[in-house]
Amino acid sequence: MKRTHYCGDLRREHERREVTLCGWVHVRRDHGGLIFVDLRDRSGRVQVVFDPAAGEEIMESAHRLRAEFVVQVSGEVSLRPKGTENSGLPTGEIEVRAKALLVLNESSTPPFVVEDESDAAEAVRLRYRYLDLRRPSIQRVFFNRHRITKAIRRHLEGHGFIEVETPVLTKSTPEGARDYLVPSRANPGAFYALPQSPQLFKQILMVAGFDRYYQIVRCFRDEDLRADRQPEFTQVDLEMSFVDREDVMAVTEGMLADVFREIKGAEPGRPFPRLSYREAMERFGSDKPDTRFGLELVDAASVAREAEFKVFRQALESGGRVKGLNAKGCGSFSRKEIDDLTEEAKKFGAKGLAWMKVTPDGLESAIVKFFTPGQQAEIRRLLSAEPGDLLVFVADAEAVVHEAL
RNA sequence: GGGGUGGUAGUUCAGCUUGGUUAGAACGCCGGCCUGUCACGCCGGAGGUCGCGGGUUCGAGCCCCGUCCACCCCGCCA
Repeated sequence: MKRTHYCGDLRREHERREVTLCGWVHVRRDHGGLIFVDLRDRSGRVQVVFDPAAGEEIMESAHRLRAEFVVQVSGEVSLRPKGTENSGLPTGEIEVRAKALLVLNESSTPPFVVEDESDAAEAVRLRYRYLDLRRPSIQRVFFNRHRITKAIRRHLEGHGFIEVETPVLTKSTPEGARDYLVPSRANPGAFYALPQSPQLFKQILMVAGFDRYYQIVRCFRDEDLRADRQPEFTQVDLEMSFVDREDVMAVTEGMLADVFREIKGAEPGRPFPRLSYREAMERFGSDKPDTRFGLELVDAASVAREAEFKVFRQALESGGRVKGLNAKGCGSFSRKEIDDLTEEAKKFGAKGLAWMKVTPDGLESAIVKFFTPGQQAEIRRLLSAEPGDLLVFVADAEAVVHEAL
């Protein structure tokens, strides 16, 4: 073996151990006399010290080291001198005193720094993908992904699932998304479709009595991209026979809990909160709500029906809804900021945004005059309004109201 | 398919409002000095087809037209 240890694994218990490391030069700090080199591999990094006492030849080589050179270093692990420990590094208590240095490969100057936070544009990072993939934060993603799929497999294995594979070149199925097509050489003019999702063959397996199976599998959808949407992605597909909804949710909940335990080391609260579609739409206006920060929608129909404000009344009379939400602490928003919010709401089809600032003296807005003192009090009660808050309302068809808010 | 924003040094950006001397900064890079640094420090230096094409002008990084590319959003997508 060309190496005895990984860089990031070294600790004080390795003191006085002779080690050989292989890795990339993360950074060199050349003091003229002493030269420090941080050596990096997939496990992390460790400081290597080149001391003039080690001889002229090795100092000369160390001096020539540059970022991303691939090297093999042998030396002795030693505790750092008092006061020079680096608490920001897992290996910060020790360093490797180099006795031999072999440059395995030199590197031209990289176009961007291989660091956790890269501010290089995505196009540049993709062009030099092999450099981007050296970044510890990126490598962490790959390692985490590995642990996630491992946790999923372990969990499903424990519940009697078997892992299967299904064909990728298949017939097109009439779902919503467009299929990727693959021309067939054997049948000119004919095409295979790639699966939008892997469920095409599940009925066959279920009918055949496999009882429960899963696959971790690629899905392909030929639709336009978004920042968080790729043309191909991976799905966990699982199927169970002779079960009801609760059984399916119990298995997936346990599976997700296992994943969180593996990745975060934390036990999520169980059972997971469950929302019906109706409830999710009513409370959050979305079927995939982010429940972390409140901002729940409040039905203001009871007030809107009585009030003089025509916009609200008409929305209700034509079968629409009037809902609002409380933007806590946003009462200081300027007219411009509120106008921007209105513009945002209009993007989603709303005709406008009704708003009221909550002050110690009551509600403040161009439209408060349409509401009696009693109605104003009711609004504040419904939305749990406190001074400093900003209340916003949308009156429109239900779908528009939910989208906009 | 539609809209928005952007493209200037290796990288990230400023300069464009109001056209005018030699296009700047930071980081990176190169050379020198430096024996406890870890954002090392100090001194010096190199580095530019201002995406591309055309136009306006005495003069264009800056204004106009076209074009290419990238990112974001809408449509679309379970």
